[in-house]
Formats: sequence, structure tokens, C-alpha cells
Amino acid sequence: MSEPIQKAKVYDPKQVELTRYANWLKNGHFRSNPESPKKKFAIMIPPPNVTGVLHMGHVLNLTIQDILSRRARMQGKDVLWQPGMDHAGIATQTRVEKTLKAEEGISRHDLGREAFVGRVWEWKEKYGGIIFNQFQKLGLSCDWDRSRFTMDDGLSLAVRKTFVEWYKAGLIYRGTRIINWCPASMTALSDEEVIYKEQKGKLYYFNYPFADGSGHITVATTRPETMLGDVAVAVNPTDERYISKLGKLLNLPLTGRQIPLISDDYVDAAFGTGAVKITPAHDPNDYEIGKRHNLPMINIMNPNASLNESVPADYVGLDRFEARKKIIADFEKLGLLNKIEEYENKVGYSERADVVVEPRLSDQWFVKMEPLAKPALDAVRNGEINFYPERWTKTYEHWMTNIRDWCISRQLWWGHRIPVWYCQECGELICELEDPKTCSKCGSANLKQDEDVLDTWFSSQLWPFSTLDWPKDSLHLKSYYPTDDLVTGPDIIFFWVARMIMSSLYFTGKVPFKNVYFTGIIRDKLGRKMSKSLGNSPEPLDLIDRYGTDGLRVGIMMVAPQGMDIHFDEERLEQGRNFSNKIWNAYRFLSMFIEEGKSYSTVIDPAKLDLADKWMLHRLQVAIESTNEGYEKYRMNDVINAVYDVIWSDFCDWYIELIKPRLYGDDPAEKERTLAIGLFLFETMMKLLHPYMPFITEEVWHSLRPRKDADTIMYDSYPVVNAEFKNEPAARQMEFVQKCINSIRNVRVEMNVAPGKAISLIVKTTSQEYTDIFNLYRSYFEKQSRVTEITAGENVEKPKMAGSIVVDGQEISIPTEGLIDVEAEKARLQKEIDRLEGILRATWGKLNNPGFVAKAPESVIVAEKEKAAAIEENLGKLKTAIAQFG
RNA sequence: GGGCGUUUAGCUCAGUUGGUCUAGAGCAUCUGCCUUACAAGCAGAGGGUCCGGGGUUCGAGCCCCUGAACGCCCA
Repeated sequence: MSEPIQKAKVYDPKQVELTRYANWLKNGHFRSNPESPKKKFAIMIPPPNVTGVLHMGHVLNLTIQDILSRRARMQGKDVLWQPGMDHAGIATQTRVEKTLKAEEGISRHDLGREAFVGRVWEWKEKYGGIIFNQFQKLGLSCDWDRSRFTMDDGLSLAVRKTFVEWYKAGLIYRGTRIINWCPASMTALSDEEVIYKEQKGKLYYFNYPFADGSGHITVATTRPETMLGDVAVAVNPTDERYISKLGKLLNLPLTGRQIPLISDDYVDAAFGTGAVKITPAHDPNDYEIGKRHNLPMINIMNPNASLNESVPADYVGLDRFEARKKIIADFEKLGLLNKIEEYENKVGYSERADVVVEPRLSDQWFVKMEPLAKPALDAVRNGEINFYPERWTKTYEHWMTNIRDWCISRQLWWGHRIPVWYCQECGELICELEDPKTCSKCGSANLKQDEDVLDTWFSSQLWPFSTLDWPKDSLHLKSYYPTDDLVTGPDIIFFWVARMIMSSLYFTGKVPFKNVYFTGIIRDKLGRKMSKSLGNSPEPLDLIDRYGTDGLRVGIMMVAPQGMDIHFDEERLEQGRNFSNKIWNAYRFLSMFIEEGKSYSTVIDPAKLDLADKWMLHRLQVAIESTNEGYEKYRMNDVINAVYDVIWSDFCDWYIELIKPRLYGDDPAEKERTLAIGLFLFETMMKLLHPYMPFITEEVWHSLRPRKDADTIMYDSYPVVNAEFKNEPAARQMEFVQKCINSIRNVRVEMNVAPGKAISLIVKTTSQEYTDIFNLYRSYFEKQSRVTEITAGENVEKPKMAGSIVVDGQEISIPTEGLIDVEAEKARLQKEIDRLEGILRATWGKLNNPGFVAKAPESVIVAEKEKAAAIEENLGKLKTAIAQFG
């Protein structure tokens, strides 16, 4: 059995967390076992980038997954929490390129493709696992032995199979399209990888002269540099200003080219001058117009967005933004710059490199989305997959019903190379599962593989089944697929979630998961997104250092309502850390009474329970119910709040105090019985809490009873409600006692009775039942409110000068002759009278309302009547009490 | 322009089917306590125009309409 950590007054997570985690790993507690007959539960980790580092978003996201996994284990399920990473094509390639440049002064082209990819693998082996070490500090219970990487052989085979099958089914095609081009990474991007940012820009008005000398037409543009690629000017066919000029030629300034004035419905006559320059190779809308009108398409840019040989010599080689300046200046010189207006518009930036994306006409590979979207949409609509919070289904539907084809080719070296070969002899295109040696059409061996690689998300979309060894029909696939829950951020609902659903349905015929929990985004306390540049992103490992993993986890979870953004403030974590300490001290308290080697019964004899025991057992059942309900609805903070409250407010604040007389008393049997109940309660609460605070609960669980080193709370059973312990009458009695004690404490303070000063109570009750409560549970009052003497009965004489309390009609008098502050007591009573009269007025207001009496349900009316009667009774007694002071 | 969300105590947020809601919690504030588990604690207190306006209803923090502010997503 492991040594319990020293029982310091202040809990030190450092002494617990590292060793406990190592122990879990050593004993293989996180391992899944597909052969076990247990019910299966599977969660796929959203694979972090191989270049990634731990951030607050992970903490939230992964803690939730860990909670779900741990609870499932405790419910007796065989759990696979599948970890892994993706290869992050652009990010990783860029990272390694930078390192090469900095350390060796070379580019990837200096190395060549094969050698460069080799270097990326080396880099991956060396630095790629860092984030997993960080994940482990969070206490995550992933099945690390099964960790997968999107570039693994197995997953690469899955990618290959997917590509080939979709190609053969006509769902993947190659085409010339305007795509989003990142000039920094020099690759195509998908629509989803473009981030539109609101920007203050300018709208430039240029005059294009008519070739016949009959004046000019003015066009407006936000991107002057593209005018070098203009092939037409278009106006709306109904625009009267231009009808007579249609068909005329314009001299395109700076180029010596002539372009026509055409008409197209697309043009908005109200925008700018109503005349639009058309640059089909550099704007998606212009591209459509260009196709409609059979216009030439002039690509004026190099891959790095500098101008190419298609423009006049003066401009060749200029960067696009340099060219913009020069063109504006040149227009001005020519007197063709009409005006410049301030203009606010949205500009697309590349997600990874954060540079302005350039629409670029090029040959790329696409996935045809529409046929895949239909069944994926149905799966969510018909509830095969549930989103939490549910509102994300709307976002999903909107995207799915307006879906556009997915550009999957990337002009990178790091990634899955497109499995397509072109015959250099006959031009045949070959796409097969096996690398072709010769052309299937002409037999030539002169084949060349496509240079491009696939979008990283192309492999990530297969994650739920490729990690389970698909396309092999493995035991893991059979056991854990479809998976149960997915926990991720809504920012990747299109990137990843939607695509997983589409590919899963296509290839496995099943949904990839049943529930998707979308977390909120963690912001700083000013509501700003966390970012490196703002420096407002705390380092999770630092936070763990200061608050402990348990403290961090529970602190985050307590302020993380379902799917809502979180305003993170480090003060939250203090609550988590303090909670750890509270638990630790409750444990220390119980442990003082534990006798070495003694085994305490876990069977509770209902016949030998004190009121406090019955109440606490009842409260515990209520808490268990709350956690079940919370889990069912994925309301993760409801769960922790219920557990927090029952531990702190019920068990620590009340129950421990109430059993002290028995534990410190001299009846050994009573002592042992009480301790056994206390241990049972506390142990149950540790189990309830374990998914959220795995370390301290394991530590305490090990110390409450004799256990073996390899034992773990992780596989102890999750508490279930025991109806036998539900006891509403006892709960009501106890609540009455609590109300009395609270009131007595309040009176003591308000009447300035010194904290150490004992008082006595004289209670005029309304029934024997109430008299019994005061007599039977005398010790509760004595201990909790420093009462030395209680006289209770229906016929007791009320003392003259006394503090007065009325609880549920029971008149409690505190004789305070000599120390009473008459004015303070009168004020206190008056305040209570005022409060009750306010409520009474509102209640009578209802009861006197004919509409209420006629239409409200009978039960509500009865309750209101009872309320009024009870308040009137209390009021009468309070008024008598205040009258005694004259 | 379209969609979604948020607005409740000084701060961060709960408040689930309309009726114990004269609205809760943590933090912060104030008062008193080193009470034999815990000062990272205990006990007590103060603090609210439930964003504005209109409506439905016997009854609205909650439902409907409308407006505002803030945030996010899409075009």
C-alpha cells in the first residue's frame, strides 16, 4: 500500500499528482480492452497539431473528455479514449523551413523534396510529442498506447483508400478554378481556411478612356493592382447611363490593351459608378462573368503574389502592394485617378500565415460535397447525432445546405501525396490503391506522380475510424465504433465535425459519434479572445503549478456552463484550489478517528441513524440524482456545482459539525458506527467527484480504507441512488433545525452577544413533534449555536426580556436580561416584520384577485393560502414579541 | 446584408416546464472569530429598475413582439 502523503494542514497537490499519474500509467488503468465483455465507451481526442502547445482551450476541452471517460469507467464500461496528433501540413512545414533557414541557412528547395520530408520526420520525432507530456499533466486518462498520428502507415492507407474510392465514384475531381491562395505558404487553401477581417480600406475610382475618344468610364475598385489583368468593364444591362456605350472598346491604361464594355446582370448599378472592371483570373465573381462572356483570363501574379511577365515591364516582379501604390501614382500622373474614398470592407486572411489571401486561378483537386452532405445533414436532423448545445445544428444545417466543393490539394511537401500518376506518354491519369508501375492505357513506364499533397483535414476527417484501424476490419473498429461522444470547439464544426460525419457515413455506413459537445471559447476577463500577441493567455502549466491540476480542472469547470464562452479570471482557480484544501481537511478530520487496521462497515443500518445521518444520506442521494441529470444533458457545471455543494455546504458545514459530539464522545460503539457512516458518505462523495478531481480523490480514497497499491478509485463504481436513503421527512426536520440555528446565530450577532457567551433557549412549541425535536437534538443546538440549556414545550412561559425568533410558528426566546440591546432587538424584529408583511401583501394580493382564484390550479391556490396562514401566525407572534419592549 | 448568442449584485455567472422568486452562488466589500479538520477557514451582514419599450396571462427574470448594446459565424 502506498504511503499516504503527510497530513499537512494545507493540501499540497505536488506531492500527489505526479506519483498518482505515474501509478495509473504503470498499472495500465487507462488501457482499453476490446475483448472485455463490458459495455464500450469511446471518445476520440480532437487531434492537436504536432506543432501545438497546451493552451487554455485544451484544458477545458480535454478536462470534459476526461470527466466523461472517467465516469464511464466508473459506470463499469470499457473505455477507449483515443489520443493522437495530426501532421498540420502548413504549420509543420513552415516551422521546419524556418528552423532550416535559421540554423543552416538553407531552404527546402536546397534539400529537395525527399530529404526535406525526412527532416520533417526527424523534427516530429524530436519535438512532436511535447504536447502529450503537457496533456498528461492535466491528468488525462487517454489510452496512450494506442496513440495515432495522421501520417502513420495505417492512417495513410485510410487516406489512400478514401481518395481512390471517391475518385472512382466521381466525388473527387481535378479542375481549374479560382481558389484561395496563400502567398506566404504558396499553396491553395480551402474556403474554411480564410478568415475575413473587417478593415478600413480605400475605394479607388479610375477613369478608363473610350478608344474612340468619346470620353471615359469610371470604375471603382479596392484592388487597383488587378487592373493590369482586366479584360473588360461590365455594367448592368438595365443601367441607362451606359446602354448607348455598350460594345465600345476602352483603352486599358498602362497596358496598351483594349477591353470591351459589356453588360451582365451580376453588376449592381448602385455600387460605385455602376461600372465594374473585370479581372477573371483574380476574382471569383469576375471569373464567372468571364466564363459567361468567353473573356480571356490573364493571370498576372506569381505564386508569391508578385507580378509576373504578363504585365508591362515596369511592374514585373513588384509585390502586389507595391504594385498597388505604383499604379495609383501612375493613374494620378495620367490624370485618370478620379477620386479615392474611405471604404470599409472585409478582407480574407489565411488562417495559418495571417496574410491577405489572393484569389488565384489554378488547377486543383476538389471533393464534390453535395452528395456527401445530404446524408450527413439527415443524421443530425433525425437525431442519430445530437449536438450540445442544440443550437449548433442550425449553423451546421446552414453550412450543409449551402455547401461548396472542398479544395483538397495543397502545394506543400509535408502531407499525404495525392495518389495520382500522369502518364507522360499518353496523358492518362491513374489513381489506384497500389502505386502504378506502368500506364494502364499505353503501358508506358514513364509515369509522374502529382506533386501536391492533401489538406490535413482530409486525413483528420477519417479520424474516428482510421484510428480504429480502418480499412482493416479490426476488433477495435468492431468494439468502439461508432464512438459515443465528441468534445470540440465550434470553430471547427465545418473543418472537422461536418467532414467526419460525411466521410464516416460514406465509408462505414455509420455515424462516427452519437453526441457532440461544443465547448465555449475561453476569453480573458475583458472578454477578449486569448492570443499570443495580446499576452493575455495564461500558461496552463504555470496554473497547474500554482493551483494543482485538480484545482485548475475544477476551477474551470465551475465557470463553464454548457457551450458558453468563458471569461477566464485566475481568481476562479482559487476556488478550485480552496476546494481541494477543504476536501483534504475533511479527510484529515475523519482520519483522526480511524484506527489502524480496523475495517469499517460499508453497510449502513437504517435503524441506527441519527437525524443528521438520515438528512446527510438523503442529501447525498439528491446530489447523485443531480449529477446523473447533469451528465445526461451534458451540463457539466451543474454536475460539479451539485458535488461541490453537497461536500462543502452539507457535509463540511453541517454534517461534520453535527457528528462531532458522537465522535468525541465516549461510547465506542456509537463512535465506530458514526465513523463508518462518515467514511461511507465521504467515500461516496469522492467517487462522485473523481471525474472532475482525479488526483485528490484517488489519494483520499486510498487513505480511507486499507487498499492495495494497484487499486484505484477509477474502477470503483459510480454511486447510484439508493431509494432506501431518501428521507424527505428527516430532511424537513433537519432543515427546521438548521433554520433555527441560523436564526439563533443571527440574533447573537445582531444583539452583540459575545461569541463565547453561552445562552439558553425557551421554546414555546405548537406540537409534541416540535417539542421532541428540541429535546432529542439538543446537542445540535448546543454545539452549533452555543446554547447550554433548552426548555421546550407547548405550555412554557415566555420570559419577559428576551430575544425572539419565530420559525415555522415555533417561538424561540433567548433570555438576555442584562446583555440585551433593546433598540437593536426592536430594529431586528421590525425588519423581519416588514419583510413578512411585504410577502403577506403580495400573497393576499393574489388570493384577493378573482382571476387568480378562478384560473390558477388548485394546488397553487392551496399553497398560497397555507403560505399566508403561516406568515400570519409568525407575524402575530413577532408583533407580540416586539410589543413587550413597549 | 443573413444567422446565432449574450445582457440578472461591484465582478464572473446560475436561475431547466411561467406559480416558495420580496431572485441564488463564488469572488469582492463590511462585522466578529487563531471555536480541538480547514484563516485557502468559520459565523453573520450589506448589496438587484432581472438591458429599454410594448404585449400575452389570474400570474413573467422565464413566453411573444419591438428596440438598444456587446460578441460570434456566414455572405
